Amino acid sequence: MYAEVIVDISHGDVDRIFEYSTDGCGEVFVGSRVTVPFGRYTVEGIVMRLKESSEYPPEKIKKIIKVLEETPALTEETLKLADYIVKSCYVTRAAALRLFLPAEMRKGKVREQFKKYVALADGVNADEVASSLKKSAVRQKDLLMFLSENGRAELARVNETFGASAVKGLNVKGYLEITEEKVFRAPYKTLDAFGKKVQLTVKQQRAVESIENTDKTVSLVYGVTGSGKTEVYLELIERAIKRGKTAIMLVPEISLTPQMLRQLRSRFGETAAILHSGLSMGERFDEWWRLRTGEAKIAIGARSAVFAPLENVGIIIIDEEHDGSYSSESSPRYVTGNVAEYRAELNGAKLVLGSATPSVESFLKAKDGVYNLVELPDRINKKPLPVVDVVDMRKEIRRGNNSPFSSALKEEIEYCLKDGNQAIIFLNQRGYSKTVICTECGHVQKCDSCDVALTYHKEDESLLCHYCGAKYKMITACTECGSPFIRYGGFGTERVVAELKKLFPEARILRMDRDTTQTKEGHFKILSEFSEGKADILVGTQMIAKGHDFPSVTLVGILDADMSLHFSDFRSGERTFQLLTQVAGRSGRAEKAGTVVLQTYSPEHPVLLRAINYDYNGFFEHEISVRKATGFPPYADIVRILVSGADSEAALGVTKSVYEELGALRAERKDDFLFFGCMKAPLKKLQGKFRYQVLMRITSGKGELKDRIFAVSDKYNSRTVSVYMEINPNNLT
DNA sequence: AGCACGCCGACT
DNA sequence: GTCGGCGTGCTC
Repeated sequence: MYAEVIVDISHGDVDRIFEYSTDGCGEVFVGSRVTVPFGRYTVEGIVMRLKESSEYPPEKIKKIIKVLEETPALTEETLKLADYIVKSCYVTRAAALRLFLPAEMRKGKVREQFKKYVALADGVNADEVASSLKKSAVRQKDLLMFLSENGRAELARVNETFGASAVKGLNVKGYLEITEEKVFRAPYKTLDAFGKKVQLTVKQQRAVESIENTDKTVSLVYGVTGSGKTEVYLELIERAIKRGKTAIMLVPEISLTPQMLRQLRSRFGETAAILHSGLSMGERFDEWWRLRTGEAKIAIGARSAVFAPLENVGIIIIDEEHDGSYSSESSPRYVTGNVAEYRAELNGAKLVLGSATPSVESFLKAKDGVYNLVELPDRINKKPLPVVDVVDMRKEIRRGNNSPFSSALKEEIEYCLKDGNQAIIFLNQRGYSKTVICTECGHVQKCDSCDVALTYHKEDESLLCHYCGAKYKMITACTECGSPFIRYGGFGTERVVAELKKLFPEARILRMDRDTTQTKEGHFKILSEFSEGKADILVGTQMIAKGHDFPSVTLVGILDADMSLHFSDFRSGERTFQLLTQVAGRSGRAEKAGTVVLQTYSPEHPVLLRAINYDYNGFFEHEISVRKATGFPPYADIVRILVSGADSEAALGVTKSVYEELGALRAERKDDFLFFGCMKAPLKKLQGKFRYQVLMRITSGKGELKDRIFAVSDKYNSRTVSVYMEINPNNLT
């Protein structure tokens, strides 16, 4: 037999089938991972097809070296999904296939783990053997007695208590039997499973029925924060499992929502497997196999869990569907919702999108009847949403207040602490100060390889580039003029904590941002500490906004509400609205009423005004009319071709060629091009590469036009100058 | 992706 | 004269 193999090399030149003979490699299936000889070395690959004959010259065909796993890692369905990724994301087949495998599985980094057990060998009588041993062999005798009383025991433990030599002594004489068993490294062992199944409200019940009975594949659950969407999800999953199906539950960042884990664990126990980046390699590998073998039937995780190795999927849920983390920032730039919809269709399953602030794309589809719209307008606890107090920071500055806290917020923090409640302070900027500026010459410290200002991190006295990750030592004098007078520009979470400590020396403060959550289960640790009441104030970036439930939090302070509002990005209004609504929702979740203090430099901004009144519909109507009038998604697709290279001139030359060739296409299809331009990328230099772009907006849904644009960009892509196409990128940097 | 092959600048 | 730069081509 012959196997058509895609080798695990993501490069256009080898993005095609290579044929190998299956002679002598044992059992091999479609979807099996194999190693094959390739050129002068060995690579891993995936079997795409098996066939009886080959057109390729027989003397040139090589043999598969090894089949890596007995069970093929990929199924027929995941191969179809991979094909969909190839077509929709314009990536190599190798890159698409990688999405379906845990990273640590490749090049054999992690294998299955086995645990060894000892027991007495068959027919061994402990007393007889013991009496036959020398008097001095006390430990061997003890071990025999122990095993005869307790039966099988873990080898490592036995070695510990009786000594390895005793075990060895008995084993060489054939009195013992040592067996191996596969172990699954289970994450979150410490997680106490509490929370029980609650009776659904009438509205939740109706939501479940509506989702199950609609003839539409996709349902959008639009429910305010605290309306009990999670219970609806859990019920839907339970019903799917009862029907013998499997389920996928996606959350923006699993490591940020331990309570979601708790609920899933308590409801479904070991049936649920968790896939996310916070796990160790071994844990993730084992969880993946539990799903693949059918031992686990529910996959929970961040966006990549949409590729979970499940068969017979009955339901896919995307919680907080508006969240930016659902579109991949790096290649393959898949859109999780689209993949999920396709997967649901392949399986005849339902897809549920849930949010308190749906993306305008989804809400439009729901209004147009493409999606089934399910509304949950009431909070379960019947409490009104917290009142938002808007503070005009321009006035504060005029009054001479240069601290990050307005006097109103300071007061509220004081009350909050006095009452023994907890506060959350939100600022979407990590580090101490956003920039460092020389007071003499005004020079701003920049990254050597990027066109970006460096952020000061006081903790380790460093200057960090938040784009490429480069780390420099903090300066003591300006690198341009040598002046020792340096000013900090802007506030980051580190500095906010420092200021809070000055104002409230007795308060216990926790900080949660990317810098404090680097350790394993770091998010989890900080969040548990805070929810156990071991701190009074939690300062953090947007990772504290996501779906946490802290009953004692009565105050939320939003330090810079318009930080994200003034990006020149068509989605900035939408993102700001979603973020503000979400952060505000952290306040007053239980019996105690909550307050939100929102600080801004543009208190009259329509997005802010609608956010503080929780007016999603007003926001949506406004936003969608703007998108329609100006020709932005969902009414158009933004296509960007990013050209980058170490040689600025060469990159510019390529950009011009691409622009020219696409210009011809544009002349031919004038009606479909709403915008067409060529310019430096907003981030002119990144990781030592100079960046240019050709930017287009085209009528939405023109797949074949995108294919033609891709063909042009791909033609100019080379080793020295990279050219790649992005569709509706999340940020234009 | 790697790695070999092949054609032009500064060195023992 | 060659050593070696990295542009180009190949892998079943």
